[in-house]
Amino acid sequence: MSKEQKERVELLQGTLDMLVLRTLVFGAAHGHQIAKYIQQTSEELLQVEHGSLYPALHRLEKKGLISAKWEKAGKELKREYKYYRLTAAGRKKLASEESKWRQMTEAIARILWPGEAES
Amino acid sequence: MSKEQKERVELLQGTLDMLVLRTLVFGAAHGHQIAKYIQQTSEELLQVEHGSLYPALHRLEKKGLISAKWEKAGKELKREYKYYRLTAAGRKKLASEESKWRQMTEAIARILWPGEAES
DNA sequence: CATGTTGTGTAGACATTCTACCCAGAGAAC
DNA sequence: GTTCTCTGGGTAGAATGTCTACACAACATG
Repeated sequence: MSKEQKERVELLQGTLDMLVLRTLVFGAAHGHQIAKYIQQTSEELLQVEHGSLYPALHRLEKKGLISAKWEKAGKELKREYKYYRLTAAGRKKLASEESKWRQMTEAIARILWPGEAES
Repeated sequence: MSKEQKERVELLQGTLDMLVLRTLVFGAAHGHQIAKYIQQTSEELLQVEHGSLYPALHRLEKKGLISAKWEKAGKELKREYKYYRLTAAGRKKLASEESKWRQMTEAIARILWPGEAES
């Protein structure tokens, strides 16, 4: 009982952009790589659907937070992938999103678990 | 620099129901009391708008997670307020939401701050 | 009795995620 | 050299839940 089962969980609205930006801190990546990274790093808890990912990437690009470029890659440069990179604005945005996230989750934690001391 | 300003923040979608349920653990309350409690406990970071709160309460009631009853209260029982209470199902739901929230935020934390050890 | 405050409510805009499709390129199978 | 599968990128439309902006009734105060 009380299995604490690790099922997939729907993404909280607004978190995807932040996760994408964070993933790109390590360098350029294309869509599939970003999705895979998020899934693996979250230990398969967070699933990033195509239907959420690509609109998010286009959103972020339009806002100037990331830049996109088709580039050949793979062995012998056989195929083109759309690589995304953080812009300076994206880096700034990420920092503020992270800070907001921290505040937000701490505020919610105060409500959920009023007794617990902050670490 | 890096002001860490405490501005109001929009609620993350899906969190309001959980916060309402948690508030009712202390006993019955009406809408305004719930909103006030959340705002105060979050140190004014989380604002609960009427337009979000009442639909949320109706949602929760329809799902059988809370029950509603108009009751007279105040000095000399002058006025009726709509008091909400947790149901057994609501308590169960709250527990599972809390556990899901913990998993979720830990998963996101792993992505945002990969280096940090879990406390 | 006019006005302000409190408490409850709805309507419609908006943002973001989801499911469910579609398509193109590359490699393997046949 | 077609066909099949896998990978990578994409869109359309539904669902969800928040927001802003109204509306209104009960009560208190002047």
